[in-house]
Amino acid sequence: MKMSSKARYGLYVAVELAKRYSDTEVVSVALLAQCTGVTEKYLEQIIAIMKKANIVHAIRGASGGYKLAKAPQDISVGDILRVLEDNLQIVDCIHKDCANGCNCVSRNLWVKLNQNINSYLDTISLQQLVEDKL
Amino acid sequence: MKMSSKARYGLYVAVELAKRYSDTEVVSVALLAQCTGVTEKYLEQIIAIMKKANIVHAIRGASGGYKLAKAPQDISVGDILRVLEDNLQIVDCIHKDCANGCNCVSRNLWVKLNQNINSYLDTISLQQLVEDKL
DNA sequence: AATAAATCATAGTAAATTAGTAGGAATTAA
DNA sequence: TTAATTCCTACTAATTTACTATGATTTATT
Repeated sequence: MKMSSKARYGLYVAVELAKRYSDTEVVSVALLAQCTGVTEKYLEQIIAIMKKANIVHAIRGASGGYKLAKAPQDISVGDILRVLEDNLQIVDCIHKDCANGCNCVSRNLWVKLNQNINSYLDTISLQQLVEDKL
Repeated sequence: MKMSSKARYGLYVAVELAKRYSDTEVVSVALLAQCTGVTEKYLEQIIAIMKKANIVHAIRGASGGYKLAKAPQDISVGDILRVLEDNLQIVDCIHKDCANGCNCVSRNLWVKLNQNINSYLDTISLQQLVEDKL
């Protein structure tokens, strides 16, 4: 039940982009790598997922880079972690039917726990996180 | 961010023991394996952890077996999952200090999320789970 | 037009973790 | 004495995670 480093790093990136949020400026992977201590190549892969999910926008070419697709107050931590962490599903059977001997009182527990986690993470915006107002 | 099968199976075992809770009777691994669909040998290892954590008691020898150490209403799901799932810590830095470039606004998030998960799971007793009253 | 700075795409690999399997010793009721 | 059971621990196979590596594509700048 560990958060993957992929999801952690993705959140770090989002935090750095939130700190530098502006309509005009973008931030390069090189800088993000420096801030987060993660290699550029690995961050590229992680950011690609976030881009596909429309959390960040990219500008290609020289002096290109990334920026948040929306304002930090309009992106929740849940939005970010869900795309990087298999929809935050703590067990696979949550969205499958598990006829194969699945203990269904337990399944109900997983469903509720997942709702709990998601709704908590959805209450926290990137803005809040950056301002450390949890 | 998946719950391990170790923790899931352990909870299944606890549920089965709760269903059969009695002062006198014990349940063998053979039966638990049958109910849960997990091999006896693997369950033995999982139950050993639960025994060490004083969640179950064992009676050795012929006609021996396992029973819950306390009544189902006095054991929370959190009690069980914490011993099987590395204290339910979703990131390692929660109880370490992370001088090494750790982004601390994120760390605060993990701490809060962990509290959230733990306090939810602590509100649910095995009894409630068995009665499907979540 | 050339160059350099950047993103984009994808294949491969090493490390770590998880999920078991296996064999047999110790204990105890019948 | 036997059979049923828990206990102990070493090993292994499978999966997942966490990267590394290579190079193509795009675009601002000179």
